[in-house]
Amino acid sequence: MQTTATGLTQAEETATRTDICAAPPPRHPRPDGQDRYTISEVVAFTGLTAHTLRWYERIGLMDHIDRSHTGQRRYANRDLDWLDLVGKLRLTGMPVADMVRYAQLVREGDTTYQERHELLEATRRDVLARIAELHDTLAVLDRKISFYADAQHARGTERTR
Amino acid sequence: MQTTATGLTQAEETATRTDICAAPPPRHPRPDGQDRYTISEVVAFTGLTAHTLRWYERIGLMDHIDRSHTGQRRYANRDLDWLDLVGKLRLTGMPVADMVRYAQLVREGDTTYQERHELLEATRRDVLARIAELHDTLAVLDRKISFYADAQHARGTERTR
DNA sequence: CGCTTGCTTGGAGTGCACTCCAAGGTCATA
DNA sequence: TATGACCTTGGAGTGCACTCCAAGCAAGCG
Repeated sequence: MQTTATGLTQAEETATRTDICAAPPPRHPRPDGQDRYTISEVVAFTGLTAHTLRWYERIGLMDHIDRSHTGQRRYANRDLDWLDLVGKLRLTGMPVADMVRYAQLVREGDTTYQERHELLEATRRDVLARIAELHDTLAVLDRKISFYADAQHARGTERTR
Repeated sequence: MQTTATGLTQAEETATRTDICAAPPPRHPRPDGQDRYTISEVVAFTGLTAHTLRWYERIGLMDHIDRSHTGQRRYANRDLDWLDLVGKLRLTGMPVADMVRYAQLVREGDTTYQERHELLEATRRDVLARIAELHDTLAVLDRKISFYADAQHARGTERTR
């Protein structure tokens, strides 16, 4: 129980790939109490608002969260792992509805491995495409930036944007 | 007149930096008629809707576009260049309001070079950060994908997301 | 001339992803 | 035990970036 899809903790997952800047320490040090966090602890941990956390639950983007005897939410480490994944997927621009779809597949159990696999592959392709677009954009920015840097004291007469 | 900030055409700009995949041909071959395109030509060229093009003009994201003697819009090549830049900035997640700000700076003339330079530098930093985030996300995706690939026929018992 | 297609406008509507509210119950500390 | 910070709910509201609408003008063609 309580493993991620890869059986690694989030900290381990983060530390593994080190493309471009030497791996930063996991920037979400866990509250690490007794695996039953209040909503405000999760707010501090994730940077999401309490509103958003409740909303995620309502729309089925999260399982129903454990409750204390009086009905208050108590989040577990695996909920934090899930929120971490959701945060990453959000960065890719994936619509919330698609993430809900993925969450449903997870709830449906082992029979949906194939479909989950395909969904992740498609997302991966999207991410690669978006990275390529951003590199393209970066090239344009660099070009304009160097123009403005050059022009700082030698102002040309050309029409410039 | 009619040069971009760098004095290069869009095609030249696109072809210069070749990071990751060998430079594709400029994917927006210009209508290349007489530098006076109708709105529907620009729609075909940019992929934006006519609604959006008019809206961009209304909010000040574009200069007032030239009109025919009957009042219809006639876009020039430099408008297409501008739309190309806007499209790139949009990909970075820059809010429309910020792009409007940049457009205003351009209209205000040479005295705003410094500010434009800073705005572009800040955008550049954002893009780099976003690329780094996406690499991070890619690592997570690859990890999960390989899990699902492995598990395809040998289903483990662990709780999996 | 009539028809179709395309363009014009201001203003209203849409979809997404939150974001907040009111009214009330709970928890920790003095 | 009292006080104040925290948590609960359904439903309504917000901000962004479009997106569409109705009513009407204009151009090209048989």
